Amino acid sequence: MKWTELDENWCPVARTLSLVGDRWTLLILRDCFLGMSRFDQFVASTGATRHLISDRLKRLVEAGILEKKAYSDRPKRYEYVLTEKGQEFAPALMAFRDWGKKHLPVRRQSQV
Amino acid sequence: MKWTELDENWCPVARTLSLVGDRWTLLILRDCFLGMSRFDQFVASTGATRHLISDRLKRLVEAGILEKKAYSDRPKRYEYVLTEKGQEFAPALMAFRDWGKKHLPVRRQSQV
DNA sequence: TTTATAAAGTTCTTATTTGGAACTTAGGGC
DNA sequence: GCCCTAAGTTCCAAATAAGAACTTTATAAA
Repeated sequence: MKWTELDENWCPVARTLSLVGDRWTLLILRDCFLGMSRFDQFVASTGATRHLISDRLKRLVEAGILEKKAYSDRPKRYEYVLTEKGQEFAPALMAFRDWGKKHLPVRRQSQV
Repeated sequence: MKWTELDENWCPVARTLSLVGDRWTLLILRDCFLGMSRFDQFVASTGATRHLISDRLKRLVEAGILEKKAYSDRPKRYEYVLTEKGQEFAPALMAFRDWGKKHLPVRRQSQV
C-alpha cells in the first residue's frame, strides 16, 4: 500500500500520517516553528536533498499547512510560512520533543 | 543524508523521528494503543507489507518501545506489547489524532 | 494419512523513492 | 565579463518498498 492511500482512512491518525508522516516533512515543520521560512534554510537545517525539500514543501502548501509567499519580486523569491492550520500542529511537535528529551538523550554533542 | 543519522542530532524532535518518523511505525504504535499485539493484526490493520511490519517491529523492540513476549511455547508464538517508554508516546499520537479530526475530515466512509 | 488451517516470519523479483551532485534562472555587485 | 545568491530542476545510481509466494511448527478435520 502506498502511504498516500491513507488519506481517506477511518482513523484520524492515519489521515494525519498520510500528510506529514515522514521525517523530512516533520523536520520542515519543526524548522518553521523555529522561525525558518526559506528553501535553503530547510535544506541546510534538515540535511535532506533539495529534491526532497522541494517535494515536501509542495505537499505542505497543497495541504494548506504552509503558505508560499513572495518576499521579493525582482528576482522572484518565495518563503514558506505556517498557516493557522499549520500552527495548530504545534502540540504534536511538542509531544515529540518531550518524548525525545526524556527517552533519547544525546551522548556526544553533534553539530546542527 | 540517511534518516538513521538523525539519532545523535541536537534536536529532540529529530532524534525522535530517527526512531519513529515513518508512517508505518506510527501506525503500529497506534494499533498497540488500540489493543493489538500480533504480527498479523498489524499487517491487516495497517495495510503495510509483512516485510515492513517485520522490520519496524524489530526496530521498535531494539529501541525499547515494544517488548516481544512469547504467548505460546508449542508452537513458539510472540506478541508485541508497549513498554512504559512506549506508553509515554501516547500524547504524541493523541495530538496527531486531534489534528486529523479537526483538519482532515473524511468525505466517504472507508473500510478498516 | 493426507489435507487444511493458523501464526509469524522470510525470500524473491520488480517497482518506486531517495541521495548526491550538477545545472538553471533571474537578478546584483565588482 | 565574472562571481554570488536564492530557489528550484534534472540526471543517474543506490536504497527502500511492494506484492506475492514460500517456510516452519503445530493443531484439527476428512
